[in-house]
Amino acid sequence: MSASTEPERTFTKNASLFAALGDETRLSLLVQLGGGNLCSITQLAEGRPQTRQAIRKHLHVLEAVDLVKGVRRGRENLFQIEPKVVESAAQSLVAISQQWDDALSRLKSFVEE
Amino acid sequence: MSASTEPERTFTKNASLFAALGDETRLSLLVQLGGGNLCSITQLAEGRPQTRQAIRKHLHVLEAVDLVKGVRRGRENLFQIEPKVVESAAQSLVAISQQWDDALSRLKSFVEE
DNA sequence: CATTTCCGCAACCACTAAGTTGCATATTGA
DNA sequence: TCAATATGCAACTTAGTGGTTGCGGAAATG
Repeated sequence: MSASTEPERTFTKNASLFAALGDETRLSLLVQLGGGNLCSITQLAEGRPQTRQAIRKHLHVLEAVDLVKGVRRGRENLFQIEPKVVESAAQSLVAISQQWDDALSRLKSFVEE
Repeated sequence: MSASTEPERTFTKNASLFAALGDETRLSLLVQLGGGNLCSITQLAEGRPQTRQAIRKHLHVLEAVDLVKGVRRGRENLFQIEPKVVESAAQSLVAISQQWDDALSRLKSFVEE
């Protein structure tokens, strides 16, 4: 019944999503996957300073919030991006910033610096 | 000279920003401040299960990425929102999702499931 | 001036997260 | 079948984070 009237629900629901985005390695992995190729774990770990297992853990985090999806093909696990979730996160942030635009307008009405 | 041609720089630069957003308490604080009022630390901690000092730590995190700003007035420290940073974060995410839209199109051209 | 209120700093604790090493398992290919 | 490749799982170390308590200082209030 109340869809867009309860922003708090949405925000706290997105906390784990933002947390997943809040790591340089994971962001970099997403950028690499954003190139448009299916990448195996070994491929994704190739140029990086971390171990394959470390990269796999990061992929687990990204999988948990549905930012990426791994598909088993033969002996390798190919990862790809799940763009819908990112879009929803972006829209959440846009909603937040718009709400704060309103807040700022209200603030300026009071303060008028 | 290269503004939008290096998305990686922007993404990794925003990692700490996303990390700051990746906590329910901090998101909730931002929502509360989004209401449009200047709030003291004690006020912000009032209805919450955590201590004032815990809330203050969260405010430190939000301050470090310029999501909020604290202004000392008398004996109290009044916090307000800094909406520009949130907008830039939102735009980063929008850029990411658009890049991944392209990536998905390219993927579908190959796979055609 | 004494009291209350609001805050800041520091020490400390528990839990999580990032990263590692080691080993076992499954698939590919000669 | 045997070797190489790609992965998965588990234990462990280390560092960071969220949270607490305790105390001291500065400002408002009587």
